[in-house]
Amino acid sequence: MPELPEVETTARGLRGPLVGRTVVGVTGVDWPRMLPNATEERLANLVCGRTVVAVDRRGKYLLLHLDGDAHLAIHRKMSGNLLLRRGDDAHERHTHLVVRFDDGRELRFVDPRKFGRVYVFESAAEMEAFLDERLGPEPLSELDGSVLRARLAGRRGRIKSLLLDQTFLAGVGNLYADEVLWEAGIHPLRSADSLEPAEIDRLAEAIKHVLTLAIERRGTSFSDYRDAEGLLGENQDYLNVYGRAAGRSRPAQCCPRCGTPIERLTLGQRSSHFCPRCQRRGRVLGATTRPIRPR
DNA sequence: CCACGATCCTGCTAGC
DNA sequence: TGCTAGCAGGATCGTG
Repeated sequence: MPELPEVETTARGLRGPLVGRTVVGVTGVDWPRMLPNATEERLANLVCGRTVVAVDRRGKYLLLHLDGDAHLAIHRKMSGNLLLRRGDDAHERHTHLVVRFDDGRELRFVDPRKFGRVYVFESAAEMEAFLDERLGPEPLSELDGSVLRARLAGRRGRIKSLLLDQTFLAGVGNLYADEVLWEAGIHPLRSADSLEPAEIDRLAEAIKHVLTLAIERRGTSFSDYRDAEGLLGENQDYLNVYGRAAGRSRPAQCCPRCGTPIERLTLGQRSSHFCPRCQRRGRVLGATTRPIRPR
């Protein structure tokens, strides 16, 4: 569920409260698979007594850096939420990890579908190697038109599949890929080698623009996503294509730019939403990137 | 390199 | 009301 804007929002929400706090306990691990490279005991031994020195994000991973070169990388996958609560607050269902801090607060990993994972590292270098193996460049700090053109050179796959490939570009998932392609006027099935340089430039700008706006709106709460305080984001009120195709008992909503009904297709077992007029296959759209407007 | 399917899980909803 | 099929924002692995 959470993509780059949601993880970034969570990181910002946790940074102030957690930096400088010391871990006093780790409990509640009821699902061993969520710790692929550790046990609750090893995790507790590594982090108890250590102080949080930074909260960061890389791709869709939330990073907790502790003193003594201990590090956690948390991936929420589809349904995970990281909630900061007081120790005496009511316990959420589907909580699979609780990290207690010296001010009485707790970081709770709540994840109904149990896809989420917490990775434990005993050095920054070890964590960097793990992340570098899995993640391409950061869209907001390492991407522009020329970087994207270079990365697309020689690639023949569908552009949306590439946007979803975390080793190609970090942080973009199904929802934002659809929104980005709509913004840039590019059909999700277009092959990478069919894109004109001007289209790639527009795509790079759309990626940064869509993600930046979504962060300002504190993420998209399409269904499960909550921030560190358990609050909803606002970006779901500004989606242009995602979730707007005809449903089983709902008519399609219209493209905010041209009024054409939004359509849906299946690509790699994921649904893709697009405007058949603004995002034509095999045709170059005139460059008119307009600001996203609320519905 | 690329496409596709299966897999890991639970909750929700549409439709019968 | 109850049941069931299908679907969900992710990532990995195996096959062709």
